[in-house]
Amino acid sequence: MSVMLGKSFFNRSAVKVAHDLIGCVLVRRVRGRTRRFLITEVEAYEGPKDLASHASRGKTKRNEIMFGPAGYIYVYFVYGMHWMLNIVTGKKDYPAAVLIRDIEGYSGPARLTKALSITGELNCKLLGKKIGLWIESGMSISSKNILRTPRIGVAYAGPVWSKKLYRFLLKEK
DNA sequence: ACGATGATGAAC
DNA sequence: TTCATCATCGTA
Repeated sequence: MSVMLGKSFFNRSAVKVAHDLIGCVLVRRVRGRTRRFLITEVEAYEGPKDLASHASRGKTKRNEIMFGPAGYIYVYFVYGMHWMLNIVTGKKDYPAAVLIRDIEGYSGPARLTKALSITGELNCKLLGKKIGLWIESGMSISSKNILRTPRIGVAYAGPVWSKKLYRFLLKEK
């Protein structure tokens, strides 16, 4: 029984949402075709103090959606070629989001967005059927089958924030 | 190990 | 207006 996840799910700390997203299903509908993917890896970007987060230096044009209400999409462009998919979490004015890093069958946040035709057009949109991108509950995963590690590619965030165990991934069998 | 490739934000 | 940097990936 899958249920579309709504605001109540995402309106919590990014760390909790990230943990709970493991095992959920990312759904993409384009040109009349619906595909479903198991979410296997995510990262939390938690609050204004998180030096790894785009929001750590205050609100800008790019990151302002992170300060918005939960359930909105933050898509941004990096390295001159890659799109990254994030879901905004927590209450309005508290900047936080979860980066979807991997889904079953793919590897890496940029390959994921490429495979699902996710680009900047979806930035600042609300998750849902209207835009053809939403998330459904999946199998419940026990915490002991979820691995926690530091986040990837955030060495610039300093000794404290680069080491936070904000990356969650489904343990291999 | 490194280059691709362009937006972003901070400095000047 | 310039410049270093970047929540990455493919090739070597």
